[in-house]
Amino acid sequence: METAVLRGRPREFDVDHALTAALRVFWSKGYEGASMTDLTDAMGITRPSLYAAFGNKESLFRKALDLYEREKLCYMGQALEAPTARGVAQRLLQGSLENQTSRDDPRGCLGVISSVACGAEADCIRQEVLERGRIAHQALIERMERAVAEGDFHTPVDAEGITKYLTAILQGMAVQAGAGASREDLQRLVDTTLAVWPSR
Amino acid sequence: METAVLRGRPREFDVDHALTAALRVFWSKGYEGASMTDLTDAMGITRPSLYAAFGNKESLFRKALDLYEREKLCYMGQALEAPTARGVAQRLLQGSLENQTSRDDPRGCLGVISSVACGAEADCIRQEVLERGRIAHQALIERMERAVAEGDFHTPVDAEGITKYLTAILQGMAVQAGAGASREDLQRLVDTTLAVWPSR
DNA sequence: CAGTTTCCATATCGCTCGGTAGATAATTAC
DNA sequence: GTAATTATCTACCGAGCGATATGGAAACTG
Repeated sequence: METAVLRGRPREFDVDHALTAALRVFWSKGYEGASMTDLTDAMGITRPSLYAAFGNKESLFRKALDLYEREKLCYMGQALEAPTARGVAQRLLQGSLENQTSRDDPRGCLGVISSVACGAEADCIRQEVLERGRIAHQALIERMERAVAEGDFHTPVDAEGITKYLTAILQGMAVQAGAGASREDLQRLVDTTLAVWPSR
Repeated sequence: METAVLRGRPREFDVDHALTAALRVFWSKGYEGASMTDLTDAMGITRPSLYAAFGNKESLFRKALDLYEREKLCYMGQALEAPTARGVAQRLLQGSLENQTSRDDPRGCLGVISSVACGAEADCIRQEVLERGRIAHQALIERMERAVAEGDFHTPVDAEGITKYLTAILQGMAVQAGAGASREDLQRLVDTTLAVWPSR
């Protein structure tokens, strides 16, 4: 659906590069905490350029969220392909740890930040983030149902319970990362979780 | 340090009642999400009355935080007195669940909301909340050290690791409660955590 | 009573917010 | 060449933010 030939004055900045910069701002400060001035400064463009290219703040955030899922959360899909429930948990925990302690990225999880730190004004943003979380949650439930059926667990657990449990640990890890926990701290959390994990 | 004799016109509203109302606003919307208009509306007082009685927004928040710890987090101290590590975890999880699903209170944990949802402008608020969290965390570590020494754990874990682990689950529970999880959902999370808990 | 102190209400301050108007610059279409 | 189209710039809008100045009313002391 792209126009075959571009007319008019060409854009002077790279849209993908600018969106990456915007994602970092949202990731650091949350949706409401990120002001348009913060965003334009980081993106290196002026305010009207931003509106022309991305619509408005909400639309920009959604595009940044897409980028975040595409670039930063791809490990989740791979994690579900692990052969055992323990493997799934291990990949999710380790991937989340890598993601949240990468040297160049902000700490914490954009999804957790955006769902917790959203005022009433931006409730549709919050709902959007929660909905995306529900989709991932559902996929994890289904993977755990398979693990239960395959007899992975040596402790009696139900798929929904173990999914909420693992999700809670991942969310708690994001909270601790955002609070400034070191990589060693989070690695200890991962190790402990795997030490008590009730399946092969 | 109270003035022995009150002179001048007495205050027409109840400070504790107003502070309780303010706490509910901060609990629902976070520090920055709560506007002075939100606060004065909920407290039933005018803006100058608020400033005269509580100083400024930051000071009001600290007083609300004190009230929150005193009224809502007292179960934590009691939890540490349980005879076994499992008892500590059980009381913390169940107390947190009750706290976050009470019919009349907002969902989620004020501490988590305030530490995650704080922009750069209110960083001293964030630091204050994190510091209070560190104090509680340290107390839990010491309790777990005792449990390790007393041989509570049948899986090899270290006190700091199991503390970060349990804290993460409590934080994750707060995130899920804030996201709208039902009491039954959270109860399942608690039950699963206790089902895999590695100690007596 | 007078005098003092404090509270409350209105109206406003300076500032930042998200978003935009209008003029100018750079490119393509003809 | 000229017209059309699009991006960019400066400057600005109305609204909401936290916080306050001011003035009058109310309740205390002596």
